[in-house]
Amino acid sequence: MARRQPTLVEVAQHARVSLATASRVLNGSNRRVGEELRHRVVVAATELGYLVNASAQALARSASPVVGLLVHDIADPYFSSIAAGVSRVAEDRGLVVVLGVTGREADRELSLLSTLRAHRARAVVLAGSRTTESLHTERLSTEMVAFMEQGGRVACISQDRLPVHTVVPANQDGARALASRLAELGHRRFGILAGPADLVSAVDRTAGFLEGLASRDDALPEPVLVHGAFTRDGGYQSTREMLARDSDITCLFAVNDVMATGAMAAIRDQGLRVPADLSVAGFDDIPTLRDLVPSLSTVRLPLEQMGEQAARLAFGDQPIRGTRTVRTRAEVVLRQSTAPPPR
Amino acid sequence: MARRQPTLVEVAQHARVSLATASRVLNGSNRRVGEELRHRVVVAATELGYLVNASAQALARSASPVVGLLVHDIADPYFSSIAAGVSRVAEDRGLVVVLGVTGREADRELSLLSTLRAHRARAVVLAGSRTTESLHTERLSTEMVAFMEQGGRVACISQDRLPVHTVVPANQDGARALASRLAELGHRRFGILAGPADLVSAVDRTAGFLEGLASRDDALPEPVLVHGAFTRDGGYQSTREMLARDSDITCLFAVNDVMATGAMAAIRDQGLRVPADLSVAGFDDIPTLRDLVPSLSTVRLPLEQMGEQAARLAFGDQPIRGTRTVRTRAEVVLRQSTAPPPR
DNA sequence: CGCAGGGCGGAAAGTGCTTTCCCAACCATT
DNA sequence: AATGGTTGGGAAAGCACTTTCCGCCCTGCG
Repeated sequence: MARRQPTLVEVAQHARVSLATASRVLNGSNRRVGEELRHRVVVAATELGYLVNASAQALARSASPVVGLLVHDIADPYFSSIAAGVSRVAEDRGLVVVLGVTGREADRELSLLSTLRAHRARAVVLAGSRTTESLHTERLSTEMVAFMEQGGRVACISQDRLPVHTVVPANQDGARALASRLAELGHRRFGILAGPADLVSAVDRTAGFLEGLASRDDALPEPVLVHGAFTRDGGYQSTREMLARDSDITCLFAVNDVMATGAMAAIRDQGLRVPADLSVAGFDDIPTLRDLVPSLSTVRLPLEQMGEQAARLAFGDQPIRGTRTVRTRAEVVLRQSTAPPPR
Repeated sequence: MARRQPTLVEVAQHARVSLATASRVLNGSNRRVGEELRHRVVVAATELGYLVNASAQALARSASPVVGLLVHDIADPYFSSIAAGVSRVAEDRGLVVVLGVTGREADRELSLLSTLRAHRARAVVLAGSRTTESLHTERLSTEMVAFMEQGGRVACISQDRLPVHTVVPANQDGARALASRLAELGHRRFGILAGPADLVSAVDRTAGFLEGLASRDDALPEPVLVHGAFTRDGGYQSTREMLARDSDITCLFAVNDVMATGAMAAIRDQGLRVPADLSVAGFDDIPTLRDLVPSLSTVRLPLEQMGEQAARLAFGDQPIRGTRTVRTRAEVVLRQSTAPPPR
């Protein structure tokens, strides 16, 4: 069953040339090979069905075409959009993408990074912010430094207080702008589905939103914060909790669209209407969620582009000096899920 | 910057043992090593920060931990759900997942497969059905046979008339069951957003739906078919076309949920209501789309599980004799987007 | 006509690991 | 005490490539 693949030696013998010549013809080199021999080699390779052994090549060249992409959850549309961007850039450059799914577990993240390091991966893109938990950040930092010392390049998506190239969405600014726009609509009492208390982007978005409210001339009442999982169900739960706790709220801000989706479901299940009884806004502008009804007001992040940018930072032809931070614009998109408050 | 990684020889020297012993301690072997030496090696490795070179290991063992996952579009929730399943199984087994995005291009698919072959990948999962175009199927078949002859294992998701293990969703049965249920609701004139005319699963679902209608005692009028892209926008376009062409339709079946989403948008944009004026049903039951309003009637496919099953077929510990076909159940889920026809 | 230099082919030395094979040492039998 | 079997360490032969270095031949120039 498992037939041996022909090797380069065999091709060379078949073509009656040296190993060196065969290598130069088939796998590229800056040295030219005469027409006659070149042709013989190509023919021999085709006849034998030769295909280079990538491991051997990587070893001999001491350079591998592998790059890594680490995401928390590939089924989450946020990450899969980013993955699409990263993968496009990688494939354009003939790189091989290794996908790692961390499940938001610090240990898995470290072990995946170490696997990538064992493969002498060229670069790695880490998507999704990590928690503020410092022990982990430190271990991650160590592992990343090791990776970079071995010549690997790293880019992160989402701020991480890590010493690497980063593509940061304007979490804070976006949330601030959103807050202003919602306040302009007339809302005064806000609820915030703040997500996990230790997740950097959730924290930033919450902070930005609070800032946006605080920066107004009129003093608004303190918003109600509920923490919960960064998922659809987390949004659902948090919303139930929020509604049980305080019913004066007229506008709910969920720190991401997926949570906002859960929120809308929870609100409906309570017999309330969006936006008539309660406005809802999210963050991210996930493409798949653009057809919700009522359509979700949110802050648009160019997810695929962010993936591409991170990829270029990490895979770019010439290494970038220092650590670059690319900030992506975040644009408020008000749709049907937000309206002036009732009454 | 790019510091050389310590090699196993260096570790062995540092621990004053032979290369063989170091290898046995650090990278596993069925031979035991005495406590004393074992300890010396471990200490030396930690001190030097040794990390095995995966390429060298793969070369020496002539076995690589790499498996491939080929999808058409990773941003599509259908594929990202499958990817989550595949990736979970792979990581459980310590395999490294290489993600390839084909963009539905035959050539990319072949070249990705060949890259995987060059890496001597253990196995590959091909997700998403290909077109019925025979030339490509043939070339793909050749490449896959080559892959299998070199000891690689293959599993497909979605029927492909290819000689490999396959996880097939009950496209035809599911669509047939859906058709019956919709007809029972009282619908008589159906429109079908049939997707690309040459895409196997689209064709199967359309065929199943037609069968379901034809199998009834009462003779229903011929459904209206519109072909178009397998995407949200494809669904939107096709629906506009359909509505322009025939306005007697009371129920629209889109061959996947993403198209159904576009359909609902198009219907709304025409000033019609779902399901009051027109019922809509999809296929797949994409998790992210479960919160649409009105909630979408569809046929549920256990996507993550399908990914896991395919992965087990492909990565399973003992090779499977013959080619196994696992059929997954497809369950009709009627929600709010379908109702008895108006009048 | 002599010689420098460019072009091109090949021998061979890596690249970092696994694994076979050999051997020494040690234990338990007869 | 001789024998046989087991255990664990090491030397060295792969694994499939790349690339350096050497040398040949041919060309062109003085």
